[in-house]
Amino acid sequence: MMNGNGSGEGSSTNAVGGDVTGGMKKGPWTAAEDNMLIDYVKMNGEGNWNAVQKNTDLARCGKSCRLRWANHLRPNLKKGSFTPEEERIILELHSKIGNKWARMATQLPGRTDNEIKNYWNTRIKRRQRSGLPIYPPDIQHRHNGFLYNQNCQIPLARLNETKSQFGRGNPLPRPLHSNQTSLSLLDPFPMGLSNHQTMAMSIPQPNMISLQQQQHQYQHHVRQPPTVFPNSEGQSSFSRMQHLKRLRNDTLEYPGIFNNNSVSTAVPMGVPIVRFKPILPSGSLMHLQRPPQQQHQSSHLMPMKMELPSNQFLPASVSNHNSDPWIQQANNNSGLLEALLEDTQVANRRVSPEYIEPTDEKTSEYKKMKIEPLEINISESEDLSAFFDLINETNASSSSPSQATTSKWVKNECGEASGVTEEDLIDMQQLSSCIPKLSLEENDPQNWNQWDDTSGTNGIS
DNA sequence: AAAGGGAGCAACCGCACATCT
DNA sequence: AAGATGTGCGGTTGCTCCCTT
Repeated sequence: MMNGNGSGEGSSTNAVGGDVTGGMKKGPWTAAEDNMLIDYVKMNGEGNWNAVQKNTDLARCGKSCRLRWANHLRPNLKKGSFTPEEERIILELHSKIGNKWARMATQLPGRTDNEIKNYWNTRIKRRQRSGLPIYPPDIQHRHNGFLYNQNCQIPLARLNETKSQFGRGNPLPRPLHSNQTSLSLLDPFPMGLSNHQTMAMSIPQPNMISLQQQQHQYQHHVRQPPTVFPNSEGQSSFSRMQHLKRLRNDTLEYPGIFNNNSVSTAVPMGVPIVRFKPILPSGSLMHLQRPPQQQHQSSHLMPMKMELPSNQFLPASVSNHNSDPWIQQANNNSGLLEALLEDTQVANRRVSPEYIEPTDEKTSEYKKMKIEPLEINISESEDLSAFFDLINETNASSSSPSQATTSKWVKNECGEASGVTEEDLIDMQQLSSCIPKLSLEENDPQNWNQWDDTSGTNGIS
């Protein structure tokens, strides 16, 4: 594939040697080609890569030139294997932002997205083959419930596609089944959900976390923290606080959302309706709702496909034997729907309680709902650790974290204040009070070293 | 020494987005 | 507004090297 080998019609030899197909050479770059490209960039600067082929004898397409320059010829490129510190950064970043190689590369001077991607892919293969978790325990536990999984990624393009389809108040494909029973996503085994389903909602895939770790989580009833997804747009702390403010203030109406006969104007399947309480009681941040008429139709509250899409699976009892057409539909859904679920998990939705109080058996009372994405956006340059420090302090003291800790989190990377008000801080404190304390042992770098000590191989070869 | 297989790496491909015309 | 062009990104492929048998 890559080399072309001149097997295509019209192969010939170009000015610098090598095989040419369709007028463009493919395959490995020669030193002569590199020199030509370097000279061109020196003269004309980066960019306008398609002009390279026009203005030089280089028979390479613009994309190829850009890639060669960016990955190999550009100055200040760091070659050689990744240092332990770089590896650590990659792990942290991947746990936060997933397969965003280019964004990771911006945090690793001298490293290219391609390098990071190759590193990650080989690492993933190695660890999965060994049956080892991808992330070290401290990262694993810190981000429990919303770690990115190599096999659970959806392309950003699909996310965007989903957003463009459903993100502007367009009619959504199917109604949310709700229930008067409130389910806390923070409860390890919410009422009405099997343990398996619960775990599927909140923890990564088995190929990502070792079975032992999952068992550990089962046995110790680890509570999952509220979803705190990083934002792909890298919003500032100020933006985060704007989101927090909107938890209180905003209204976004979804008319006809629980209309009995309508499947055209509703929240997509699987989207949890979140009842946000101004004063957050510990451990009950989110509540799933299902209309009363659904309660008797299925032993399952709703088609729970809350985990990240792709490679996802439902328990056999759900996926194979459930007669609920919604669930069957869910099992046969397209990748787009899975992407939608991912999207909606990233952007947790809330419903103002005053709009979802079911007053009778009919669903017309749901006709007016307020739904607002509950997003806490953390850019890759803003370390989540500060936020988790805040959580720890809150839990440790059983009271509000200090203003210093809080301010640490809301400051931007330049250390400047982000226009955060006292009101914002209160919001943060309320949020942090809902998140369980992190084990210091799990954050011990020594544990990390131990974790990464793969038997037979020392992590990176 | 030769063959087989895995790891690492470089490069291509397809898609999406932004900008230009 | 629509098409063309340029650029960036993530996924994938296939070659080369090296180790093991």
